[in-house]
Parts: sequence; C-alpha cells; structure tokens
Amino acid sequence: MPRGRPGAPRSVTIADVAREAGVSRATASRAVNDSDLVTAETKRAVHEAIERTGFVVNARGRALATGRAETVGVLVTEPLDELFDDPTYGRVLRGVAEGLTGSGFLPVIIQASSESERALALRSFGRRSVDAVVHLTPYRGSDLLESLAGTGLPVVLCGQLDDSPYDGIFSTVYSDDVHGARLAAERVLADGRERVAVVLGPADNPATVDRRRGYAEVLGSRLDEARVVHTGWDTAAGLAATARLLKSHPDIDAVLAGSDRIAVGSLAALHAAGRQVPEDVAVVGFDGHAIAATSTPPLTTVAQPLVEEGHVAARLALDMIGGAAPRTEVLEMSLVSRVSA
Amino acid sequence: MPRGRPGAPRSVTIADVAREAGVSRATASRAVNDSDLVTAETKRAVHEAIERTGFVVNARGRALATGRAETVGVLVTEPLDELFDDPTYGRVLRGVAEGLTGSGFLPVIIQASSESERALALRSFGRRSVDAVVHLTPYRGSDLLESLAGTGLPVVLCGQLDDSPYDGIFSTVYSDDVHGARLAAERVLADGRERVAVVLGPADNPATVDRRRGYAEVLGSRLDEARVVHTGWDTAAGLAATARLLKSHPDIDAVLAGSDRIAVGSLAALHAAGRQVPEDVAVVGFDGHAIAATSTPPLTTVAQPLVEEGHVAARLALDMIGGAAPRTEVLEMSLVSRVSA
DNA sequence: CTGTTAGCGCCTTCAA
DNA sequence: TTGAAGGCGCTAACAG
Repeated sequence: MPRGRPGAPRSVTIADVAREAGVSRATASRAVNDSDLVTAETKRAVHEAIERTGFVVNARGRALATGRAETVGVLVTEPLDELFDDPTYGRVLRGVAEGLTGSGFLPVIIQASSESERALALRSFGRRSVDAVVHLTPYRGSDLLESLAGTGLPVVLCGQLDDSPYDGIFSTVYSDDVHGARLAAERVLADGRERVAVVLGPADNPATVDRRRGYAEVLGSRLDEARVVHTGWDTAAGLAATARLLKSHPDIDAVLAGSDRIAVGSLAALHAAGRQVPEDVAVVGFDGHAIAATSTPPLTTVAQPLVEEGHVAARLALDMIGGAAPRTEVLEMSLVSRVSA
Repeated sequence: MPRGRPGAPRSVTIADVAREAGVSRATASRAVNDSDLVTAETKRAVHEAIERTGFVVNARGRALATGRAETVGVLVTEPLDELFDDPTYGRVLRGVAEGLTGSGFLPVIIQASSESERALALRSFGRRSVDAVVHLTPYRGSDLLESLAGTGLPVVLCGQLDDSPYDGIFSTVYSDDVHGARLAAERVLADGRERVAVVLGPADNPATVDRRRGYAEVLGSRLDEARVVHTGWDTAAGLAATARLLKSHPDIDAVLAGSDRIAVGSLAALHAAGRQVPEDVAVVGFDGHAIAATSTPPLTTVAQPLVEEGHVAARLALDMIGGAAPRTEVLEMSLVSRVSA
C-alpha cells in the first residue's frame, strides 16, 4: 500500500471534498469539472467544501483516468544558448503558447540538444507524459524523427523537410519559401534592377534551396549564376560575402539576401564600398525580424508569419489529439516594404 | 468504465507483459524496475516479453502509484525571445539539465511571461504535474513567489532576492555579486588607477545594488559618486552612458561596468573618444559571457559560474524532493584576466 | 440529477 | 523469490 513519500502529508483528495460536502465522489468530481449534470446548489456546496479543504485536483490521477496529460511537449533540438541571436524560435514558441491558451493544454518546452537529452525526451514521450509533440526544429538525417514516429504520439513539425517522407504520419506547418522569394525578386524587377546578386544561407538548407528556386523562377535568365553565393546565416557572413561579390561584380544593382542578418551585413558592405542604398543598389532581406526595421536604411524584407506558424502548430496538435488525421499547412509570406528596395 | 479515448488502440500494459512472460504483474513490475528481488532468469524472461510486446511504462500510471512525476519544472518568467538575447539563462538552463541527468528527472521548461501564463503554470504546479520547481528568474513584488510557496512544492530560486523572506521555504542559489565586484575593484586599484568610473545596470536591480556595494567597499573614498551612473544592461546603453561620462569627467582612468554588454559599449565609446584601452583607461566587465572574449580588446571580466549555478539548482531540487530542508548556496565569482585591465 | 461501481496502469505490502 | 491483493486520485458507465 503505497503511501506517497514518507513525511509528505497526505494531500486533500476529492474524497475529502465529497465527504465535506456530503455528496458522492462522483458528484464532487462532476462539480469540479463544471458538468451540467449537477444542480447549481450542489455545485455551490461542493465549491464551498473545496474552499474549506483547500482541494486542488491532482494531475496524475486525472491523467490516468482520462488518458490525457493535458500537456503538449515542445521539442527544441537547437541548444538554447546558441540560439540566442536568432529570434525565430522564440516567436514560434510564443505562437504555440498563444494557440494553446484556452485549450486546457500546457506547453512544456523540452530541450534536446545533446544525444542523451534526445534519448531522455524520447523516453519521456514514449511513456506518454505529453499528449502531443510540437517539433520546433526538425531536421532530417537523424533518427529522431523515426523515433518520434515510433512513439505513436501526435507530432507536428514546424518547418519544411526536403521531401515529405512523413506525410500521413506527422502534421507539418511551414511558410512558403518559394513564394516569399518570388515576392522579393518581383520587387527588384519591378524596380527596374538588371544585375541582381543573391547572397544565400548554407546550400544544404532546405529553406535556402526553396528561396533560390523562387528567385530563379522570377528572374529567369536575368539570374547570373556567377552572382549567386552561399554563406552563413549571420551578419558577419553576409558582410564578407557581399564584399567579395562587390569585388568580382562591381556593377550589381540589387542584393537578394537569404536572411535579414545577411542583409544587414550586405548593407554594411555596400556602405563601406560607397554604394547608396537604395539609389545604387536595392537590398531585400528575408525573415522579417526586428533588426530589419532598425537597420540603416530600414530593410525591405520578406516576412515569415512566425507567430502564426506557432498558432497553426498548436491547432494541428490539438486537432490530432482530438483524433484528426495529420495534415500539412503552408503559410504565405509577405513583403514588408521599407526603404532599402 | 473509461476506455481511454475512442479510436486510440489500447496500449501494451504491464499485465500484457506479465501474461506473455508467464509471471505475475508484480514480478513483471519488479523486473521492469530492475529490483534485485528477481532472479536473473526471470528478469530475462520478462525483458524478452517486453521486447516482443513493445511495452513502454506509462508515466501516468507510475506517477500515480509512486507519487512522483519524475519531472522538474523550470520556470522562466522572462519572455523567451529575450532569453535568446541574454545568454545568462541559457547557461543556467544547461547547468540544470546537466545536473539532472542520471537522476531520472526530466527538466521541463515552462514559459510564464504573461499574467495568464503564470496562472496556468501555477495551476499546473498545484496539481502536482512536476515534483519540484526551479525558478530561473525570480523577482519580488509579484505574488508569484507567494503562490509558489502556496503549492507546497519544493522550489529553488536562482538568483538573490533583496532580503531573504523565503528562508526556510525555498532553496536559493546565487553568485556573490558583492565579492565579484570587489575582485573587479581590487584589480583596477592594484593597477594604480585613481579616477574610477562605474557604469551600472538599472538601479533597482538587486545585482546592481550588490555590485555597487562591492565596488564601494574596496574603493572607499576614491569612489566619487559623480562618476557612478546607472543605465540599461545592453551595449547601446553602455556606449551612451560612457560617452556622457567622458564628457563630464574626461579624466577617468578606469571603467567598472555592470555587465559585459555595457562594457563592450564602454569600449566603443572610449575608442570613439580616442582613448586607448588599457593604456589610458582600464575596463572591467561583469558576467563572463562569450562576447567578453571576442571584444576588442578582449575584456577582463568578473565571471559568474552560471552553469555551476544550474548544477547546484538541480541538486537543491533533488535534495528537497528527497525530503531535505531548503537551504541557500552562494557561489564565488572569479576574475578572468584578459587585455582590457 | 445523484450514487454505486469499476477501473485507468502501476507499484508495493503482505503472506507464502 | 514470487504471487495475490489493494490502493494511488480521479473519472465515466450504469442504474436509479
């Protein structure tokens, strides 16, 4: 007969409340859950008993009885401390939290940047400590996704994978990079730019691939491969890459950047090279981060609906918990016009 | 008779394993938990049955039976997007995760930056969805701490409060700011600096108060109040404040900064004003962040043992879960000598 | 509308 | 060393 841990005073259970209110445990439970099978008067009596006893439902007991933990795990595989200069995940996270409010489900963030942390998280998921998993930072090539599928839990992926090997298994939400890139390219084209340079993030990144495709679709033959470069996602990388580009192709009149941080680097490189933005060279960023609004000059950029992505992820998770089949939602990007293009 | 949710196939329980292995549920349970009341042979049989059936313990059932969720909630009241701006929390978080490995407890991060999120988190804690709470960002003046105390859960505070109203209720771990500040002041003093300026963070911050006290203790009458200013924690604030200081007191020969980011701002202001660091002016930062190592020149700084703080927090939490009384641990800061002082 | 009854899945005491 | 039995705290089917 397990007695909680020794020393820990037995806490108030619904049986205590029932006794105190002079009703059965079932009725007390119904009152707690505000069922409308209970008289207003009985409810009042139970609530008074709750007041008097200081009762709080025990999540463990409820979870076992209902088969639900009322919890959504948010899996973050990037190390949180390395993530500090990329606001992307913070925004999506906020969206997930917002999307879950009112549902009775609590988002719990699970950091899983090391192999051992991943194993721990997986084990915990397998044991059904959460009702669904929102994976904020999915990537292929590990067996993490495979293991997640193995848990049988509802899983939502935030972000696009190369192809879609998990259609029908996971739900997915992502922003349409191809479309966003088209918007950027169309803008500089409409502006009469002729010699467009492209400074992208790492070549093996799916977002990079899609953005490049979007640019190419709109620019067509105007896109000279020699003016397309890949670099890191950050400002320093953008600066260096753009500076090099300006050496080899001094005549460029537009830069399509693969991220806002890259774009800010481009701005700096152009400034250093004595080019005026947007008079001599137009610059269009990608992401819609805060830094795009405060750069000099303020950056025209393709905004990803990150918070909305979180909202949708939450909805997908709730739907799957409710028994819905997995599905994929693609969100539209939008062009935010500022000064730089 | 509750049947889980409709549609959800009944999962494998320990009863299935027991049947499959031809033992009782009790024995199967013991084998699962590697009790040494079980023959090696029986264990093997059970594990084979587990293999065959694909059994995974259900956390909900176990939690109800043992009275433990095997989970430590890590409460973050700062908005997470800011968490990404300041590596401090990320480091402590890592420490907590490391400190918990091997304990069987999983850290789950709960974001509670809005009032409603706080309410949700508190409700969840009250329901015993976690076994302990590590509060990463405690501050006075809200009723959050009061409510946390009300849950009766073991709570660990990371960071020092103004006074100690929760001695004997919460455990606390923090780094000794007064001592750290003394180290910084002693350094510039030993260096023969005479006109020391102090650029602190917000005046109402407890860390600020303590750091100021530490500087004052060492500097004594050498600390001219007119050369002490308060500003924000970030680089831009540090730059502006230092620039102003250089206007009113052009003769300063040392800057004690309240954070590394402030110090980096000071470095920029000094550079802009044509001062050499450390020849003309010494600069000492505070925090020991990565930016201190990569600044120009590299920053001498007071390093907080953030990861260790996390380790200790985890230990305190585990101890309290085990029934230990709350206690407070104070960690020593250390001076990291680089070029700037 | 309320009470009775029977578990959810697991662990643990007790007796063998 | 193993099994039988009971209970952790709650909810839900069923009968009244």
